Amino acid sequence: MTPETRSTKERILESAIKLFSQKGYLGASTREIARGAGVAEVTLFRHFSTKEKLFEEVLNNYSFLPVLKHKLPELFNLEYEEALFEIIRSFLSSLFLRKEMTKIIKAEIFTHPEKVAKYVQVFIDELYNTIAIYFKEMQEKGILRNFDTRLGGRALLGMVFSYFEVEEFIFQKQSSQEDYEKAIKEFVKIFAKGTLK
Amino acid sequence: MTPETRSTKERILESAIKLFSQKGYLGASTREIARGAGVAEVTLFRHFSTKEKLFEEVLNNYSFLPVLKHKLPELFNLEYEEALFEIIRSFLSSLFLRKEMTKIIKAEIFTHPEKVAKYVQVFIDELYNTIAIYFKEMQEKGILRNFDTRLGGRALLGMVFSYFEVEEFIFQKQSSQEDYEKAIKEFVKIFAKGTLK
Amino acid sequence: MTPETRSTKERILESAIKLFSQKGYLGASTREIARGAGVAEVTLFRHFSTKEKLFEEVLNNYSFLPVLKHKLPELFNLEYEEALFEIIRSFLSSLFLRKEMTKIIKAEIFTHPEKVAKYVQVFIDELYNTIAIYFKEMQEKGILRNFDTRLGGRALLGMVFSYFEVEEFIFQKQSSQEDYEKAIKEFVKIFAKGTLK
Amino acid sequence: MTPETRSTKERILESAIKLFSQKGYLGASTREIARGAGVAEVTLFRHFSTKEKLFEEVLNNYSFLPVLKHKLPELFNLEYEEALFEIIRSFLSSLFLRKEMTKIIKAEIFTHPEKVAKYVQVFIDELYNTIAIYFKEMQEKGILRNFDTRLGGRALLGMVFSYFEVEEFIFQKQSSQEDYEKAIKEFVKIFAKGTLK
DNA sequence: GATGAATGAGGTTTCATTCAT
DNA sequence: TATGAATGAAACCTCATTCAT
Repeated sequence: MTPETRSTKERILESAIKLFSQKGYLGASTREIARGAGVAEVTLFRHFSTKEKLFEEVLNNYSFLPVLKHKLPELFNLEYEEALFEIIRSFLSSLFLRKEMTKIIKAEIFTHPEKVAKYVQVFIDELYNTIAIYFKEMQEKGILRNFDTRLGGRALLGMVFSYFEVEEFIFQKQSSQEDYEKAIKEFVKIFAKGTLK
Repeated sequence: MTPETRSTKERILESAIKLFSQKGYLGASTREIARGAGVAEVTLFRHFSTKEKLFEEVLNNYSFLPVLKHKLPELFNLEYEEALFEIIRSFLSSLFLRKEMTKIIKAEIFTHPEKVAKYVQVFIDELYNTIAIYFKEMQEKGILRNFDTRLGGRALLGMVFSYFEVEEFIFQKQSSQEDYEKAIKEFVKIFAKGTLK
Repeated sequence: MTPETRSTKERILESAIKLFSQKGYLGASTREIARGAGVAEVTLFRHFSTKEKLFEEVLNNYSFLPVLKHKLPELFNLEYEEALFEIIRSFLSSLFLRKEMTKIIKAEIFTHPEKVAKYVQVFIDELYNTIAIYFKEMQEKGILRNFDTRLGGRALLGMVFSYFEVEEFIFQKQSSQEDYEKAIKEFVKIFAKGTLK
Repeated sequence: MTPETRSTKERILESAIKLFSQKGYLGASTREIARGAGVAEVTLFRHFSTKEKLFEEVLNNYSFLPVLKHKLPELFNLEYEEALFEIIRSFLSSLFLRKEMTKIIKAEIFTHPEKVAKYVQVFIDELYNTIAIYFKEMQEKGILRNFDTRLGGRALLGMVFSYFEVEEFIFQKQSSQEDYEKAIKEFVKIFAKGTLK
């Protein structure tokens, strides 16, 4: 192994994601990214023929996807409110893990819609559908009242995501675990009461 | 109005907001902005000594603020669900009117936190507080159950804002009036049932 | 008037033609060209949006064209051999005047065929036709024997141009006026004897 | 022959001559040349320490030289016009065979005079002298009139070379065999009539 | 108040070449 | 012999900004 355990390509990708999230696609220069990875600027271009291509690979290499899907079965073993907690917790932890990617997506979705939007659409769609499936089964079991399950999912995640956005990106106030717990508890109560039979 | 009714400064500001929202702060060059306003590049610098200053003036000139506050009194004349509809409608129409500014804020909040974040914080805070006041009174009237009113407000607006974001910016699917109506109806039902006594 | 009599644009064009002819299109950097014109590199790009565009303007600004055409009438007043001398002299002096352009054309015709070839084609074609007209009339007057007049023109100019090429570009031996005179005399004799009745 | 019969070095040389003739010395990158030869870029540098050295070897490996010299004796067995045809044909076929080298020489003679010019000088000189010898003997036999034999050679080849240049490089019009035959016939007629006693 | 002309600094990308294997 | 990985230097070009009018 070389003295650096990660491969050059990986180091560049990491430096890129870090700088893109801090300064945006245009603000992060290839020179900086290369320096951040400890390589010469040319080396970056040997690995990613273009800054655009580097950007695409950043998007592709940090998949959001399969967060919730495989947790679906175990949700049915939980009480409704517990299941909602579990959904939110898994969603939030995914957001925190990929906070930098979230920044990139939010910032670049207007300037690179073809790339960014398409990339997020898949994730979002899958997420909504997964939750919708859970709600539908809960309706069929007679536990939940009748409502559009996909919109229900969007409502639940919307509350959470908006809270996350505002706390982290707008107020930027390193919110405590407790703040989050309190908010989630309130959201779950409202949503549960609002959807149970 | 004829195109030349607006002052040069206004034309530059309009061109700036348009281009900033399309290409981001860095992506929109002063040359383009000037061309968009039909003036020479230098003229832009006569009016705004710096690109940064232009950006600040863009932020300052398009205030989000007083959307909901002065509607507060009339909310109490409405039935609860109707009041929720009214809140959402006024919030949404404000978003649509300032869609371009919303883009700018979302895209630049990471690269210009001092300017953008502070600017939004005031608006958001005011908004949450206004709604909280409404909920608190409704609780005191014994109509609503006990819950953290500010978090309640954040839940309600979160659902709506998230829906708006996803429809307009991620799926970009010129959603119909009906789509929105349907979603709002579902959100209101969930939220109302979840917060009524 | 500014201290420099020639305009900035002209100075850049002159510097460009000089360096293109010395180092070729790729070998002459925009930095050098700008320095040669005494301006900053950016200034070059304000005047010629692109290096390619600069190259095109170099081609367009140094027209070869109307060398022989307007001399046509007076050729008929001369004796045949004298007319041939006149044709060659005017052709050669045009070549010497535009020696640098000739270099550029010869060097770049393979790498920029669309631009360079088309540019020369017009000139060459016009030239051949002009001479052909002279020969045709001389045939009709019964002075010259029957031959393909256009090919005749190409033969005459071919001898001269080849001589010029080899002397100036291959042997590079600052050939004396006398060398040229001697060669031309020989060429004229051969061609005249070869085409007279 | 199978593609791999040629040695690596030969493959690189062939790729080089092809790309130099298409894009010029500067325009053809070592990367492309290596790719064209099916080897890694470094391998090219193993064989030719420098791009310059590669260029020199390209020049040295494709000698123009002994085209006409050994045909000299048989020229005397032919009638004059036939001999002229033969000279031209052998010259032209040599040009066509080495069309790519001709391009390289024409394009690079200004930027690499030391290398290219010297290389061509030898060939040209030899060529002129060979023809001069033929003419001289023909004069001594009393068949040709008195004229500078070397200039005569230059006249003859000049017509042909110029025709070749214009057809192939300027008009680029895949000229038919007949076009060439017709032109040559005309040239020979003019030249023969112009030099016979 | 408005501008045409000019610019230093810095952007991304390509070049020929070297190193280590 | 052949190569994958890395590089300093330099290419073209764009940026926000200033100067003189």
